[in-house]
Amino acid sequence: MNALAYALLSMLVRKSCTGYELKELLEVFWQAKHSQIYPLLAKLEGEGLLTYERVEQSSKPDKKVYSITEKGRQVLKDWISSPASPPVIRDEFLIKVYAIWLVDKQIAKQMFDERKETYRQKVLYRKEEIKLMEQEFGDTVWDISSRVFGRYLLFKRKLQQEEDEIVWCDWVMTLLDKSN
Amino acid sequence: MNALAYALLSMLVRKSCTGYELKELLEVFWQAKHSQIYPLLAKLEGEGLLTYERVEQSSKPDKKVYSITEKGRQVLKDWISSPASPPVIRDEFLIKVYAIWLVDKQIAKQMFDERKETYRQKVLYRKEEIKLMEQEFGDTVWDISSRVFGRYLLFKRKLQQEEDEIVWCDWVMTLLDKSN
DNA sequence: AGCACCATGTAACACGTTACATGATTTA
DNA sequence: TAAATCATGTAACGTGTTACATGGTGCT
Repeated sequence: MNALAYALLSMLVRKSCTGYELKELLEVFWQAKHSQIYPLLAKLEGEGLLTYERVEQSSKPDKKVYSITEKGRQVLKDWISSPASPPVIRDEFLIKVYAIWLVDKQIAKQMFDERKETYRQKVLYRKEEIKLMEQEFGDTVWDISSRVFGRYLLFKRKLQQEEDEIVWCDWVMTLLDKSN
Repeated sequence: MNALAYALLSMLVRKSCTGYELKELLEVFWQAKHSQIYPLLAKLEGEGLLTYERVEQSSKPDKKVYSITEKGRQVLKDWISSPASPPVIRDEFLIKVYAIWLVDKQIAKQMFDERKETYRQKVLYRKEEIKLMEQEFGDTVWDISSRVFGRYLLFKRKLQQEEDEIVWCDWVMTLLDKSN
């Protein structure tokens, strides 16, 4: 049982999904390619933590809809309150920042400007997602025992992070301007 | 040439280091084990991006002090202004948050409380690091062409992130208290 | 006509972690 | 005397990415 396995369980305990859907839903907190997801779903099914139902579709390929079992739910629940291993952040941009003194000021500026723009886009998109969630689920997003609660907390955290990145970029850019 | 290779170059362009030192210095922006670092240093040396000098020490084991070559410096510089691949964040805690609606409110509270404490410690440590840097290098930390500039920007960003995590934890804990 | 989306899977490879291996000095 | 620090390396294994493979529908 690795972290990705628990990530899948934590998605499926909310609602049954296909591997394809899981890949998209996972994006917020645990990016994985389908080549990693499909075999793992099969493995978890083999261990009795998941079951699946084959659903035939017209004008679309067949799909496997996975659901969590009682055993899977229990395994997940037990894991939640165990200590989490420390987060891993790998951001190439930060390597570049570290060595930024090597490049011209205008290149540095451009780098931070592009970074800011990327995060501005992310913020716009994230705000939209949160708005939709609030519209769809109303006050239940604040309800601890509601299935959307965790997702809501996460989206809020992501938004905060993305906005924070912009603040940092702005701060660095004022520094770059000062010493002109 | 992978990201870790550039991370090593970006450290060595500031000053010559041993593999052992690199491992510690890298911690801020690219965590890696020594088992990954040592072979890679050897490989980069073989490619002419680094050179090393064996230094004998009394009362300590011998060490290899690596330095960047002109070629290595050029390779790094060219890479810096190329587009960075998107950051990868893997945080088990976020998986647990996603499924937090499964556990009792008090367990949830405890989880966020511990998380907050972890980050409170990190903030203290980080502030100390920044203070030391400002004391050691003075105004040069603001100077774009100074070798500490990138490191300073990074430490400031890390501090911001860690403080932000605490803000989020506090927000979530007020939510948990409200619906008592 | 070509691309994007839906949908699932395997194989090869790259990257990262844990364990094995060694060994002196300093600190608690 | 036990643990931490300095110091380097390899081997085995686990995780993650890229590429290979297939195929229909809908949009531009």
